[in-house]
Amino acid sequence: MYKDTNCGEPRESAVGSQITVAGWVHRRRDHGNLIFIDLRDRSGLLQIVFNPEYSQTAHDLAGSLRSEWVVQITGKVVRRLPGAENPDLPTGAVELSATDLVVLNRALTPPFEIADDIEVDENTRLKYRFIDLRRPRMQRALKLRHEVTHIMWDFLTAKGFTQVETPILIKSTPEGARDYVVPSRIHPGEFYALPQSPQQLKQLLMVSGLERYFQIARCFRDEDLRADRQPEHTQLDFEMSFVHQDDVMAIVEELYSRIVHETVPDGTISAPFVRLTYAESMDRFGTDKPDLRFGMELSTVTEIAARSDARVFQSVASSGGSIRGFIAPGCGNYGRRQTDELTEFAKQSGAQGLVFIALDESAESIEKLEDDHIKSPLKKFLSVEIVRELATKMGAGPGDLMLIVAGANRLVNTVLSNLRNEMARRLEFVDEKHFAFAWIYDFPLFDWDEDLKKWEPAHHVFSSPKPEHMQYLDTDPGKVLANLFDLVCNGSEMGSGSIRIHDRDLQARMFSIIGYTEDQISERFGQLLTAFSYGAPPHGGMGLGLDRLVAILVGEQAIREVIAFPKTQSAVDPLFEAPSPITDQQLEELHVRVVMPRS
RNA sequence: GGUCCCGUGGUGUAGCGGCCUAACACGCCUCCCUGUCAAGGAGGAGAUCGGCAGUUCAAAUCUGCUCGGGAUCGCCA
Repeated sequence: MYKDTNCGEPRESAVGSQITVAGWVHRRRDHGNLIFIDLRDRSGLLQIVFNPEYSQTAHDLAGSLRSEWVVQITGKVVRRLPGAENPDLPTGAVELSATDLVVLNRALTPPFEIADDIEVDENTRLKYRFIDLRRPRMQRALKLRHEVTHIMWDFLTAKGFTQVETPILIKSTPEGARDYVVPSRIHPGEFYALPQSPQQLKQLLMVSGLERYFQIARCFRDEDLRADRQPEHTQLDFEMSFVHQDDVMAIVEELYSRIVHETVPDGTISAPFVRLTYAESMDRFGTDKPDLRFGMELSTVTEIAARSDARVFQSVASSGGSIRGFIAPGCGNYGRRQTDELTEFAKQSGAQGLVFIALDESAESIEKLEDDHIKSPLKKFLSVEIVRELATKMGAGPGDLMLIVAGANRLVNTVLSNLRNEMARRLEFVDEKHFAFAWIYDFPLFDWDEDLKKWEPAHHVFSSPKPEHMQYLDTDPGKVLANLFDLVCNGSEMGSGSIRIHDRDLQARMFSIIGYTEDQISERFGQLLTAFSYGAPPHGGMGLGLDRLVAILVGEQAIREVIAFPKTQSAVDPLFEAPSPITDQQLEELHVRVVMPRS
């Protein structure tokens, strides 16, 4: 070994011992006859002193050290001079008085500083990711990520789960997200696909009698990227046989509680996890992934607003849309600039506009609300009576700001749920150390696709309908709820699960409801249906996003921050410069011809 | 596919028609310095302002296109 001690380890108890450390020169402070080095390794920082009285040669060499050089240093741990301790450093009571210095490798000046508080262009960071990852914050994220998967392995192993690796080269199924595709050399004109999830494979493992399977699985989707979406992401994929929905939830609840407690000791968690039906979540929050760390729940005021003289309200109500809103408490004094910002924000989410009604705090109560107390761009269309009714319905009081959006149901929900999160951010309602986990369940089995004029599976085709809704399967598919549930936390979807269909005929019926022909069914799902004919147990499971979980635990918005080598928004890896063209010879071997798009 | 924001020495920013021969901080280089820890002091090097085209007597600054990064809607079973 090049070292017998890690930089972050020495404490007062080590004073007097001779140690050898190795690491990177974090900073050098050269006082001429006395040189200080902060030496960094994965464990932290240790101050090294080069004093010519102890070693002239080491001191001479130390003068030439530069940032990020890799060095090995031997010396004696000494107590720092009184008053020279550094309380900000865990090793701050001691320092290493160097007797030997070996330069293991020199380094170019890094393109950016190795520090947590830097703000460097992300492309530069990714291009030099190997340096970016030297930052303590990044190391913390990677280590925490490891800790999380370690807990998952431990926990699930103890619960009788078996980890199975499923193939990365599988068959393309054109529904859902776009597949990443790999050409076959051996079979000209044929392609593998990278899995979007090991869904069918794990269901087959249930038929195989494994009963409890899990995998930290890489999943691939060729869709546009976002802060929380990468072309490849990792999920905890698991499946269990002979279970009901509650059994699946219970396992996850125990596991995730443990993960939070062990990785974020000062974090708080809502236990048991909140449970909301999909319908209730949409009604109260306008989204199926509500942030439950704060209130500001939505109200529906279509009927009241439609009785006002405002034409926007009347026309939306008569065309079957909805008028909904929520209260921003204490924001009745918002000025033009603030309301403009919010309007702009709402428009970004697709709203035509945003209606404000501010109630002056001088009003004694809603009952005693006077015309003077009301401020709104729509004021001349709103009678005091209507405003009183609205305020009562929405729960507004003097000094509050009512935010109202009118439009198509879905749009109104999108806008208001985004706006609700934005207001919480502005009003600092968000507790960063609280993890508000919730189960959203009773999702509909199908969504109506207006463009294609057909039913689409709300999550995926393998989820089972609730038994009591089976009767509507053919007559009114939109009415059928599924044994389908999402785990959400702080406004993010953490994963999705369901009790699957294990009956061959029912699964085949599902495929035909969403419009697959017999040929398509046997071509794409033949193996699953066949397997179901050979004794498939009732089963269910989940896919839980690891990247998002770790991001939430470390308080990052973008999952790029918790992925060692992520891609940019255009799906490029700036470090390796992937994707890239391949040689003509490779193309020929793969029987692939490239047709560039006309520009 | 759409919308919005950003692009100036190595890094982060300022400048937003002529005062720019581009400013500041950090970093870098040289020298000085025995107690610093974002060390300090003195001096120095380094950018033609993402690219192209245009408007103008004059462009980092205005316009168009384009490239790159980010956010977001669509999309993501």
